[in-house]
Amino acid sequence: MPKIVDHEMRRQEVLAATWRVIDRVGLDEATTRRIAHEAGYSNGVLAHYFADKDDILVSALKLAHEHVRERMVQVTDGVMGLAALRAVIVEALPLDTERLLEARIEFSFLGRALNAPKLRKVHQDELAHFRRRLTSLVRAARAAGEIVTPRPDDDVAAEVLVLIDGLSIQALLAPDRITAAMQLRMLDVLLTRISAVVAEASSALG
Amino acid sequence: MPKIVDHEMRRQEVLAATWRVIDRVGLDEATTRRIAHEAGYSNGVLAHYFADKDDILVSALKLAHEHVRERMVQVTDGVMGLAALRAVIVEALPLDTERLLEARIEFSFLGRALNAPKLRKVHQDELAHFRRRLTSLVRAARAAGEIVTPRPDDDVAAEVLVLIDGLSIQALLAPDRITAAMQLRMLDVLLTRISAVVAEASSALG
Amino acid sequence: MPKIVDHEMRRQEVLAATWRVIDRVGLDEATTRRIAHEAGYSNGVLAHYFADKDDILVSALKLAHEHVRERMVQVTDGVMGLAALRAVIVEALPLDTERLLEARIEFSFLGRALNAPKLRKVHQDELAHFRRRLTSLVRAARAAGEIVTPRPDDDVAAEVLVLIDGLSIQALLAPDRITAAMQLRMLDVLLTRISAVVAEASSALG
Amino acid sequence: MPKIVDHEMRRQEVLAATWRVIDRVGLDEATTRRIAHEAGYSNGVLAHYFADKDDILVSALKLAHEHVRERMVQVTDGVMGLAALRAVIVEALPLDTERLLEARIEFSFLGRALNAPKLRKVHQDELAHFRRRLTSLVRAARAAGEIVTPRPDDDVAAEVLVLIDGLSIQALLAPDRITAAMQLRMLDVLLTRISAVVAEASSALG
DNA sequence: CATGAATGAGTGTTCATTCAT
DNA sequence: TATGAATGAACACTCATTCAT
Repeated sequence: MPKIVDHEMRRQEVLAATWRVIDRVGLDEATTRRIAHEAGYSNGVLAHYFADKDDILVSALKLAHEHVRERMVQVTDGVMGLAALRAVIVEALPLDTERLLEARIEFSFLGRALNAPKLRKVHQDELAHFRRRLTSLVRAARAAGEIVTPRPDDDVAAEVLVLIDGLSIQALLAPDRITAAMQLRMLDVLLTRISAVVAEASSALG
Repeated sequence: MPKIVDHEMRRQEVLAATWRVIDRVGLDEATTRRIAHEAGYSNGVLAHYFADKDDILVSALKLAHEHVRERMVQVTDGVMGLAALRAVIVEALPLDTERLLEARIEFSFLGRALNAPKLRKVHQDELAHFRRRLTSLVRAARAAGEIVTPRPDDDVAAEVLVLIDGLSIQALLAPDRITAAMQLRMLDVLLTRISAVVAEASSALG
Repeated sequence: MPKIVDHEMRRQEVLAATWRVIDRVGLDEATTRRIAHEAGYSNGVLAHYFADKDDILVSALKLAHEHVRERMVQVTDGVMGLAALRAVIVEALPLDTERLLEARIEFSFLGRALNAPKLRKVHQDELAHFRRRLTSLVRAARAAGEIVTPRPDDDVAAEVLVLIDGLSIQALLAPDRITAAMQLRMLDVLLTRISAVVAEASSALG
Repeated sequence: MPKIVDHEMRRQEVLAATWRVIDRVGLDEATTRRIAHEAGYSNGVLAHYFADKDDILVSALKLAHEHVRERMVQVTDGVMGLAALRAVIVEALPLDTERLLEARIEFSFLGRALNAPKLRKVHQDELAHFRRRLTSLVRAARAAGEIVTPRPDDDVAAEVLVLIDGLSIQALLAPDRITAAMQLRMLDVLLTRISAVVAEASSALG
């Protein structure tokens, strides 16, 4: 009997190596050779587990998304309403080194995705999924009476997305200024605003 | 010194071509040959005006920044206080196709900048400069009594930066959702909040 | 020695698979992996039965030759003289799909054989063997009074070889024009010429 | 002013190098690197003159065909009838080292062409062109009363093609046996047969 | 100054081969 | 014996860069 390897496990190994390489040298220098060696294999091994480099990169990006999704599912277990919404957002913010790495990966891919249909679709699909999740959480919180803003749930979700992406970029470029504390402060400004009757009343726009 | 003028003009031509190429095919496919031909020259001409490809890219990015800066100077001519702050922010938002192009360029570079010291420095320098400008505008508006939030001017500037970057990314990925109108709405939510006593009072955080 | 039988049988299986692969995708795309999978085995199995890829190819070519030889032995059983000569030639002509396949295999190898000593030797050995067989058949037909041409038996054999190869190539490139009927017609032109006194007399050359 | 090279000339240089490489090591070992170095250039130079390797190979094959065509035009200048037909055929036979090289090239490509549509088309187009030329020459010779065979001009052309290909292959595999003299002898057997009334009469088939 | 020919390192990918299981 | 994982050299091709003209 030959040595049987768990294909999925090997893929994960390679994708983890891909992350490390992108983190260390950037997406443009992430050659298949480097990825293979980072994973501890020769360059030829990649062909067993991935169709081509594109497959590796797309898979690596999707894996990042899956990690975030899983964490979001975990942190909302048993939590409801505004607290669940907040917990989900917190998981998407670059509050610690692990999540900062995810943000690095994400934004390394973003520039390339702007002109690469496949990658772009991955980004957009994830964005759509995340927006639906947020909208659903907003709706639930509103049903529980914790959100009172007159603005549509959709718009609130959009505001959240803008906050997350904005904070991620700023944290990547100016980590000293955009601390975890400041990120949470801005998040809570947003949450307070949509949940407070008085605040909303005064910020209503024509 | 007519030679110098020509020289600088030629650089501008090449950089404009660089923009068009990046917009059309993306930063990864922006080869020196393509840039040269897009500019209407042979590939060899680049060596006369730029040290190397990196020089071209860095210069192109800086040029984008200069364009934005110039527009900001223009729109604040004769305008003061909160109106000046708003005018500057508006120039940084991807409200029309021209500014969306700038955002495309900017974020095409961002991913690469994460692991390219030179580009990273350009981004950070521009960010620092923009933050100073914003902080200064906030301070002026506060002096004029138009901003009353107790939060530090710095933090307000940070919030603005987060809004701009967040909106830019969302507009690039979901242009149908993040319309110009919605961007302005979110901007005004922010401005109203920092300028309204009542709103601030209720959104104050521990 | 049942093991030996199995061993030989397995080789035959692989070689048959090799034929099918060459027929389907050509010699250049005939990878060891494809051959192994076509044979229903994993790629590693080949090492048990063949020294290397070259061994597989050489063996496949030899097998093709053996097939033809066997058919020639069969069709000449109980046949003599000119009829035997004709029967042998007929077996070498691409008159039906099976023999066309053999011609495909043969000429797929030929181009490579021109610069591959091992393959070249296989081709030349087979050619020499076939020429001896033809010469022998010509001699026998002459002894039986069925061949009267004054030209040496060797030359007649050479003419036959030229006809067979020429027809094979033309049939491969222009199957619509070089039908089985036309091949037989050309064959019989040749046979009539070498067997007819009058024809020879008039075609004698200075 | 830059160094201006004659593109067509450079292409010819590279194609000549391609021939030499194929002649020396065979089509399978004819790598782009080897071809470039044989031509006296670095590997990268090929990109200036050829789209890809396929372009090089197809061009090399076509060049071989052009050479033969040109020679055929030259040798038929001022020659008519059967003599013109014979002269054209002579140019297609591997009578000397130069023409043997052409035959090597031709048959190196043939095996690959069997499963490579592009190359196959080149072969077939050339074959069709050559057949038309031969048919036309046969018709002219017949009009001049030099060909009297009752067989259609088409069939005669086909016979010629079979002879040429058959002789080429045999000359490549057994150069010692298929001498130039023997080739010419076989050619003249064919020509005598189609031009001689008596011979035809006796070789007529049911 | 401008050209474009030429370079050669580097890329993703393929594949015959080896070998532990 | 049979597997298929792993190797690493080789491939065609790309591209920033150099440089003679």
